[in-house]
Amino acid sequence: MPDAPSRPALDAARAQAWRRLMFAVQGLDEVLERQVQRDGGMPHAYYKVLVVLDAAPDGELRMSEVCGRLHFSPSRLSHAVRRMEDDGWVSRRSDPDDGRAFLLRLTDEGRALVERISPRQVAEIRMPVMGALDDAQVEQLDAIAATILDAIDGLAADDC
Amino acid sequence: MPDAPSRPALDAARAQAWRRLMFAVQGLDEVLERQVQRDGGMPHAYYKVLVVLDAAPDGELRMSEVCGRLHFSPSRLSHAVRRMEDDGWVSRRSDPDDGRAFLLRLTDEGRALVERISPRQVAEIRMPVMGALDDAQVEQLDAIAATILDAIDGLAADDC
DNA sequence: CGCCTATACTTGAATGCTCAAGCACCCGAA
DNA sequence: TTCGGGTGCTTGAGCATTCAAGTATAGGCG
Repeated sequence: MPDAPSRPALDAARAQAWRRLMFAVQGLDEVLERQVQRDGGMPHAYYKVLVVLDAAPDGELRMSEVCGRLHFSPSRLSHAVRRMEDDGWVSRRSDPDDGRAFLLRLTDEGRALVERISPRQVAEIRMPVMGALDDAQVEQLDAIAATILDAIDGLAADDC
Repeated sequence: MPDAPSRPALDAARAQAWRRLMFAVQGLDEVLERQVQRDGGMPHAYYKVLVVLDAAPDGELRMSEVCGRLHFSPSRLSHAVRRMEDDGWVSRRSDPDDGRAFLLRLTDEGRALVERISPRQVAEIRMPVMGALDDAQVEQLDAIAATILDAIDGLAADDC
């Protein structure tokens, strides 16, 4: 090995791309947060819960299942569900097969809310953003994001 | 049936890439948050303030300047600075040229903290992530992120 | 059966962020 | 010069998230 730098460094191209990626990440977060707050009066994180419920085949999911899909802590979801139940977007019943678990389901109002927010999100954010990329870039992005995801959960494994 | 959908939709490739991008974004956030919390005992957002101060040529920046660079609200920064001043990472003096403004500066401890956190972030996150991409992908990512950023602040302009 | 650990979720306190007000200062125009 | 609007920052209240406990059920193993 030629030399072992005491601190590993990124080459210029990678440093540059990382910086831009960070900006893009922050920008996307901001814009999504704002849209959901404006159209739904709730944080983006809450909307994600509604979306996974909407996508569930039986229309019902265990809380722990939702936690897993969204990388939420049980506590976070618990607080969120209390709020969303109060607001009437979600209902909760205890799982007949497991006394510890609860099943979440969208109320009719909840489903209506998703159907109000979702198309706007597509029209105002996803379309403009993804539409700005050409077909080749879309493929590239897909591959890059997949690679990043692999690298990341490699990291998560290292922590333990 | 080839009808004109009343709601604009994304083609499958773009929908797929968007989904993966969202996952990657969330994953990156989580991993950065965890690292800074672990190594610095503070939220990643606070660390960003330290970083921009560290990078400032004179070692000093106006709060409004920091707000601008990080897209922070004045309120958010104000709360953050109070905490970081209490913790001894940052000092604040009023701008001699403008009685309304304050100048922020890293304390020696603050600088030391950045120098403790930063190389770990490179070693544990940026290197593994960016290193997983080949040179072509790095260029592609840079271009894609730039395009996304353009699309996003096109959106911000629309809002007003 | 009776324990023992693991799993599913809840709760309350502490922290960070947002939002709406408010204060202090700058600056241009009358 | 003083008035008025704009800028820079602070404050306090309310919401979201985290963290550390705590409760309750499930499921295995003696």
